Amino acid sequence: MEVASRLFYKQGYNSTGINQIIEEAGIARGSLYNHFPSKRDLLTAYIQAMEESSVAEWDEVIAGIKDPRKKILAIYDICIDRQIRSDFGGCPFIKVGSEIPCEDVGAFEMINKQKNADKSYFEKLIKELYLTNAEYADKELLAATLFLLMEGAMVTSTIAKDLQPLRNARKIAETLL
Amino acid sequence: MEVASRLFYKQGYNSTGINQIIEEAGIARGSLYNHFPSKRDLLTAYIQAMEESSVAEWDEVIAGIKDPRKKILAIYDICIDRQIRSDFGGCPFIKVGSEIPCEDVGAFEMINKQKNADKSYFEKLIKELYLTNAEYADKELLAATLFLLMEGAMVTSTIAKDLQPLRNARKIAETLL
DNA sequence: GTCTATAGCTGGATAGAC
DNA sequence: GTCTATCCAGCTATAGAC
Repeated sequence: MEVASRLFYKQGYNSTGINQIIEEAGIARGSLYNHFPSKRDLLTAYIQAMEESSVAEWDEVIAGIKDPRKKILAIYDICIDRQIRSDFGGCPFIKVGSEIPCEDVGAFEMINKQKNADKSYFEKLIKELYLTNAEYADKELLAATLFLLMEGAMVTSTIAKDLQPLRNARKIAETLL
Repeated sequence: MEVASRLFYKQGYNSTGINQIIEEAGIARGSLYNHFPSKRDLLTAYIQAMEESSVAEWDEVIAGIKDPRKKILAIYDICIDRQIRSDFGGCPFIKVGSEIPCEDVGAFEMINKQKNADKSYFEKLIKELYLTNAEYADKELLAATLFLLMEGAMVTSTIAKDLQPLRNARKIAETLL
């Protein structure tokens, strides 16, 4: 049941109880524990589902754009749109990473994997952009910049409940590209 | 008692119980509730204490440096040092912001105030740097860039348990200045 | 496989002795 | 003001009927 996802994202993992999940999902306690042996397994499923839907959304939007430069800026637009849709809920992975105990190595690895994938996504688009322009040496640093700006803008936007940080990041990206 | 601060930072606010706090602090339940009527009040005190110690550390380090450019880079060095000291604990304000319910407007305002102060700190240093150079128009956007890079690098470093994102951010800042 | 009932514990908070 | 004892609600998880 992925009503859990909604609650984990909105309220946080620790603040969401099994009771609430089964109640809102309209199922029984035992049924849930049959599919997910523990709450922790629900978290794993949640993170994986978010990973897949996130990259799927990026791919989908990118597919309709030809100019690599516009592709990169479209990523920023997606994030702006997500913040609006989620009422400034922020990045689900950063949220989870902030509340799980650091002993939970497995969860951190999943999150880290996802963030590395995002960064690689930027690298891929940067390479596409500078395919013909070999003189631009430090493509990786540029991708890292775009990624860090994005992450910083997301957390800042979430705390301030304001889109301006993301718009700023987009503007900066525009001048960098 | 600010043994609570240590636990809030290390384990998270939600994951830290009153029981553990009084136990590790070696005091009784009632004593704590005399000074702090609720756990929430402990959180307020925690955030304020972190705010003060953070800005104090910045001021202290900055005071020993003359070149404005080096001052800004020193801020990045402080953050690198903090990540080492805290074993990649990350920014306490972002952590708290990720786990408290969004209804807690008071907490969000405190955190937001602190983040705005950080951003203003960058703006102040930028103005100092470009005092004689009036032609550099968009000082605020540059400060915003430095701030967003810092925030992004902090969260990324925390998730990856790696200093490289912060070192990258510092390198980027060097080229921007 | 899905249900109810309940175990076993820990959370935050209060009452009242001293 | 500091202590101990205790309340009650909530948590995760299990047992066992159907």
